Amino acid sequence: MRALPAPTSTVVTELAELLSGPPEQVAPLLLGGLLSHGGVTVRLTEVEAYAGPADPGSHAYRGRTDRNAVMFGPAGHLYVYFTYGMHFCANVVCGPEGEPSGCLLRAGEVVAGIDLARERRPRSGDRDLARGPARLTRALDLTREHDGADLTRGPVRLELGEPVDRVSTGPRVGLRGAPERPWRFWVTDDPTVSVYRPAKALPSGRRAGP
DNA sequence: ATTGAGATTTACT
DNA sequence: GTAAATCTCAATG
Repeated sequence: MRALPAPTSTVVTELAELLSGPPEQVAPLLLGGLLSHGGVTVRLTEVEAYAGPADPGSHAYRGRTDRNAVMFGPAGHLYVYFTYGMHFCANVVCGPEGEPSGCLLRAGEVVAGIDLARERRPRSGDRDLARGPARLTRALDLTREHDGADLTRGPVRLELGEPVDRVSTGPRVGLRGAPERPWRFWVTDDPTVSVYRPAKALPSGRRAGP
């Protein structure tokens, strides 16, 4: 890959400024945005906000660790973590520096490099190539190597797009302990939005409640 | 369409 | 040890 020309300062300033707001305000701005890496570009269709040290659903809730250190840094960088023993998930760090917030990138539509994305995910139909947080990182070839990447300088690039027409919100996916906040945001009626089941009930014998 | 098991790191009780 | 910001495969309605 060739070196890209330095981004113009207006673009960089604008992006950093937009991302330094609270994550639940940044999240809808990310919808329709373009994320590029490894020859593939994805148009973001679904994100989730995780807010600062006060959010029990956030990886930053219990303080800084080796894994989540990037969330404590400046906005506009990528936080990539490894989970369930096999998957990577990516967040855009947002909020003011020192306040660990981020937006989990849950799904997108591949708009460039679709052949590469198909090679990385041979069993997926095109709609499913980046439909889900771990699928999205696989399609874009993002790993812990890219943890901390500056989104204004590549190799991982983010460009905000036109605001999308309709945005829907709902509870976040996969959390069990956290109070529900309607901090999942997606492009209304977009077919590439993930449709994952909610978090499983407790282990056999017990039930989560009525 | 929906269900359940399995894969196996990181962080915490 | 257990649960987690998950996904794939196989079996089933």
